[in-house]
Amino acid sequence: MSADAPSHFIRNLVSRDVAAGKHGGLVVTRFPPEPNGYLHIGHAKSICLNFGIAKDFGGVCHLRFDDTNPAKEELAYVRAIQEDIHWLGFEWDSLRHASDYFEVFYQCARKLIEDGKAYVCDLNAEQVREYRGTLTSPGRASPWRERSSEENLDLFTRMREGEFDDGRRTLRAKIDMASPNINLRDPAIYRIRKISHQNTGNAWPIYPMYDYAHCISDAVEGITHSLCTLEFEDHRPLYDWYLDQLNLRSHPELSASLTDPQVSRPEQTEFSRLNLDYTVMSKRKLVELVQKELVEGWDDPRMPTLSAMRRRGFTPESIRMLCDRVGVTKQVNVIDFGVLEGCVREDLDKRAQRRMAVLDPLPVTIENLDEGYTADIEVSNHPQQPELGTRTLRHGRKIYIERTDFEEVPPKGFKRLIPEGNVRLRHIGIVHCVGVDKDDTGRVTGLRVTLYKPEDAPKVKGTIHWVSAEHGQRAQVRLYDRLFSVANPDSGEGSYIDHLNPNSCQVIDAAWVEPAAADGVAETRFQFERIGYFVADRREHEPGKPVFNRVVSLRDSWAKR
RNA sequence: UGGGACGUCGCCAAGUUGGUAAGGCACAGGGUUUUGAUCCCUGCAUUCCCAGGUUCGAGUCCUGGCGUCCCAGCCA
Repeated sequence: MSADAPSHFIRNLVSRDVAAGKHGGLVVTRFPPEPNGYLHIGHAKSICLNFGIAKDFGGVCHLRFDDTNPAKEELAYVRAIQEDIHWLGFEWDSLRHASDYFEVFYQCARKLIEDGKAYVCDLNAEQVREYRGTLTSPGRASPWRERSSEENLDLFTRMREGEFDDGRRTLRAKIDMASPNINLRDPAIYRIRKISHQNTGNAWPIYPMYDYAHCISDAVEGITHSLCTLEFEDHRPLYDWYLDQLNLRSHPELSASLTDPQVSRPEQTEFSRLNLDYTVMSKRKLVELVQKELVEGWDDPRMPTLSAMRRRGFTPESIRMLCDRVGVTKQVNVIDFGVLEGCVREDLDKRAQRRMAVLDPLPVTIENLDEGYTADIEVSNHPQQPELGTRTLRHGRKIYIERTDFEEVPPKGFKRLIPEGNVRLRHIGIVHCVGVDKDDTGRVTGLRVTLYKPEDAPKVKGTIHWVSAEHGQRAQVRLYDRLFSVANPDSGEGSYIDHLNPNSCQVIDAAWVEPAAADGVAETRFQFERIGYFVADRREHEPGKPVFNRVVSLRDSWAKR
């Protein structure tokens, strides 16, 4: 186990199992996404947990697509999911699909029927609902519950042959219609769906249900620790019931269709999912945001999906740091958005090279420099990390500074430029403001300053950034903010959509950046000094047409006042 | 008394067989600083959902309450 791996109840449990020689001392986990949407930050927690546990105990972790419902699943999603996992920094030991085991599921179902543990039910969906009872009252037995094994086998075979229409019949487990756990009231095992499957085409007119397929998939892959989220706690008795009835290890014929099954008796353990405030995490809602075009797609930088966070400029390290930081427990939790922001700031502060950019340019003329004057300044790319090298900063008589760095009537404590005041221009030196130019409306249109000789320069409190008017490049900069304007968009009255933050994306078309920023390749991250961390947009940034996304602002104890 | 789970600082979260409340984030002060950034110090739960009980001693054990979340798809 790696030394810095945070300890938590699942790690402790696995550790005890290994020490006790359970599962032959093996650790095999899996990350089992359904390919019906993009992965989000919540999945990252599960990915870090499953791959992390395997790695730390010398085990393996599979990526398994839980593709048992072709009505909702698409190949495009399976590709995106693989890309996101790789980007996050993980590699699966083998790639699986639940659909690889369709024949095993089928053989297992026949055994259940032969053993009198499953039956074909002719009730329709609505009738099943009526027979199921309620949370506080028991259900009633289906009229088809006592069919003979022979009849069930015949009917199930014909279901598999495609003889019946969609929804006409189901195969159900025969457990207990009076169970206080609704999952045990004769749950469906197979339903009829004549839909083409992205992996198996039209080979199957029937598809297995999650509870049934998942535990068998785990067992047949040799999974030792099946980790999932809290909402499956109630399903664990069913998970165990199927595996106990089937006893796959004593019945190798059931998995004979597989070349090298490593049959285990897995155990499910549940943990709480990751929730972040100011966003939504349910796949249904994320799909809705995309389909209703409330965002610009799955990778819109405001989305909590991994591909969006990548585009926004988050690093894989920062996301893994968040997962470490929030821990693994069974407590329902909502993490402050600020924790995520803190993680990227910490990571990017360490590694992002510094550049200068001006978002709202105010022209400044340095009057005691000649027309055509040019200076080259060699500056460090990172104040604390000289190994990140240097670059040359060029400027002449005219530069741009940030409009907010000048105030005619400064508030108390203002450390930047004021009329007749002094300020340091980062890397250039100290200047004195000698003139303020305005238009008819009184708006400041430019400043005139003079540069002190280093030996004559007075002490100043403030340093401001700038970009050379002659050498800088125009850039588009997008300032992103949280997608929703309330901490919990799901609570309270109305739809979560009513709480979308109208100011979640501000596009600045006429920002200025120094050449050494504009020239970076897409996905290069910089700190624009005194502003924040930015990334060259993965899709739209190109040399000569720079486009930057703000990952996160710098902490600003001045703005906070 | 439908079933399942969870309740330790504003948000997370450690708390081994009962021995006298880790840490992170946030926040508040102070220092360094050619980024009002970073970094560095300091402070931040006499108290563990509540009430009883056992004990020399309880967040940890017992009893009884209270609160929150999940479950009635032929979704996962």
